[in-house]
Amino acid sequence: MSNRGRITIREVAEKVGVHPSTVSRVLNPATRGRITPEIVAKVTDAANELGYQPNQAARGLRTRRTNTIGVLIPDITNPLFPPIIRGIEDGLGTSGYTAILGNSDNIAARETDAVANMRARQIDGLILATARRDDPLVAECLKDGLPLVLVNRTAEADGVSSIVNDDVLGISLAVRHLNSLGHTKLAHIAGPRALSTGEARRRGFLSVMAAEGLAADENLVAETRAFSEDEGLRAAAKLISGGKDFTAIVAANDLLALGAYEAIGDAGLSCPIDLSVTGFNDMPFVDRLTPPLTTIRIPHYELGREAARRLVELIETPNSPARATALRPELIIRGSTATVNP
Amino acid sequence: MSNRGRITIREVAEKVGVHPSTVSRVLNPATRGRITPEIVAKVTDAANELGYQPNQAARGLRTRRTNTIGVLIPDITNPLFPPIIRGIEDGLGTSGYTAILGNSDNIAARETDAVANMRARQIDGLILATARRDDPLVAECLKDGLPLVLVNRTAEADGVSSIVNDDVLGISLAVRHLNSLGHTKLAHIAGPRALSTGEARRRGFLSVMAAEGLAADENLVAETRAFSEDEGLRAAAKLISGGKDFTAIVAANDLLALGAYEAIGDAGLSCPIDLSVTGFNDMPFVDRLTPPLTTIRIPHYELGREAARRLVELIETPNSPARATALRPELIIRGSTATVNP
DNA sequence: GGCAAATGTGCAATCGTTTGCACATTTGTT
DNA sequence: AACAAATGTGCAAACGATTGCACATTTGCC
Repeated sequence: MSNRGRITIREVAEKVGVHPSTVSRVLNPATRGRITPEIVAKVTDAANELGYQPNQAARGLRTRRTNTIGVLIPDITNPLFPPIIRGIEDGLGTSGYTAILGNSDNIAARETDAVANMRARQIDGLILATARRDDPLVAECLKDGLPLVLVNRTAEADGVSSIVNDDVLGISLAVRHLNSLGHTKLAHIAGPRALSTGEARRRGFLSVMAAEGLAADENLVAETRAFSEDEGLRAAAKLISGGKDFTAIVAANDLLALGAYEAIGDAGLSCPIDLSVTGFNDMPFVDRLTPPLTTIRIPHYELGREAARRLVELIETPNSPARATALRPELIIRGSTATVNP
Repeated sequence: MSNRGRITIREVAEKVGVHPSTVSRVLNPATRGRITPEIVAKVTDAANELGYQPNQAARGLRTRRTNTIGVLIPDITNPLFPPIIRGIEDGLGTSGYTAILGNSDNIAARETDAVANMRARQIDGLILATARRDDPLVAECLKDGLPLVLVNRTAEADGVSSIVNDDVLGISLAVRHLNSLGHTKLAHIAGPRALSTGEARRRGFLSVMAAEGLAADENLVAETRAFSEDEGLRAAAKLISGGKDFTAIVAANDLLALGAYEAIGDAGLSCPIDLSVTGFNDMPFVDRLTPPLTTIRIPHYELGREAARRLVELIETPNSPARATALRPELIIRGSTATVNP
């Protein structure tokens, strides 16, 4: 009658006429084999009939496991993250784990708070999508032995597991695509260097240019402080007014590319006639823009799914080694890139 | 040493030289007043020093409260939902509650499963964004006295709290806007009637047309089975080939409007020259379409925030009455509507 | 100064499960 | 047939916090 009418293991035991511990063993697949099949049948029947649901709080108290994991992201309204979240949920699948979600808005103090709160809830593991390259929070979790997987962004810490996109490959797809269209003078709108994505794409750009035998002019790399449309506009405007010659822009992110669109229009130019542009992410609806954006599709859903699987592995097999995984992105050719205008 | 090195109330008590129950009372704001200020100070100091964090599982077991709520939505990758989720999180704010999230993909069996799972985790309340007008799950939660708030969609059940958009007002904004542009013959692409949003917008369309003195032709209401682009395309194509005369389409949702865009193009017509179109939702990026979509902006974030506040109220003041709240949407005029073409 | 009331703290039971241990009972071995 | 091993189930003690009750001690009052 207590517990909002919920059935306890004791009531199931009474109904069958066995001891509560027997019911517990029947309901736990690992110990079920130790009980007589006949009793197993009676207990499972009774449990179903009464609608028994184990109380996770009690179980968690006893086992020190809550079957709950924490997921911390910058902001769910950024279209990058919903597919990751969804992938995490699906990757958790039937493992019995449930996720609690937190948004940090990229504010360090909110990250710390959110993780403290999650840890007070005894989460069994944590997925962080907020990592900076040098992140004290990552170091702390690692030190405390909390199973941890970084997703989307990674950090420069020893022994951390991560699932990220292969940014160098992505940039190389963009550069080689533009090169195949005759572009040889490329500019790059780089993301924040404190984030692994910004840094990796920036370095990838320079190294791939060199590998392709193209002149990689550091003056044609424009820095930004955030992956935002405003910053993209600012950076692209600076490139255009800089006087340096280039025929295409490789943006480190779709939003930066959108800003570039605007700067191109502001300068009285046209994409792709005067300047080709590539993005990075393949956000929803960028296929609907004018022109539709050529971009690098990151497998966000798969990133999330793999992160969840990896975390479950980390939780359930204590000494599994940390691994850094990079998933392969894909070039999506649309209307924002065209053969170079002679 | 146990509990992954986490400090228990007992250790704090020992350090100060008081009984664990005293520590508990100090740490609970409601009972703190019963303890001598001097001891309060010593205990709080010791707790901070040791980095004490209460074990939520133990607390939840004893108090039957987990400070956790469930949130069930159809699909996080639908851009409608992230702002709602974010609003819920922010609405929970400092109340101490945390949300666990589930996706149902609009599949009834997955809804049932997810809610069962959440209830096994002893959630204190539930926010449902998945409600159908006649929803057994809603009835069940109500019957069991589980604090429940419906958001976005509502259900036809007595005594259920809900926070939804004022759909009739939204439709009326669209219809009156079109009418002011000279349109008198309007078609409606309606959403699924099993959903409160589909039904309310459909009914709103018919009643507002009548109220404006316009002929509301039932043949100019096209039904759909889902709020999807495909269904919008199908419905709009049918309207266009139906031979009935109309100059504007009021779509029950932005995705349906996108489908209409496609059907209009397929028919060799142009929006807004030949046909004006209005959407509903103001999804991200519909301002970037060609033409930019005139639509009704739903305050999704506020919907979520109010739902969370309402739920906390329901949980914490047991006999608070159920209320159905409708928030006011806003007309966003863009390029998909123009004066009627004579 | 003596008694009643108020105040502050400790005691111990409790929440619902899990699990090491003990004890019957059955099975196998010689 | 006697004893050892294997098997299946019950017992009871945890897990860590909360809270009704009881008991000291202090305070207030006449």
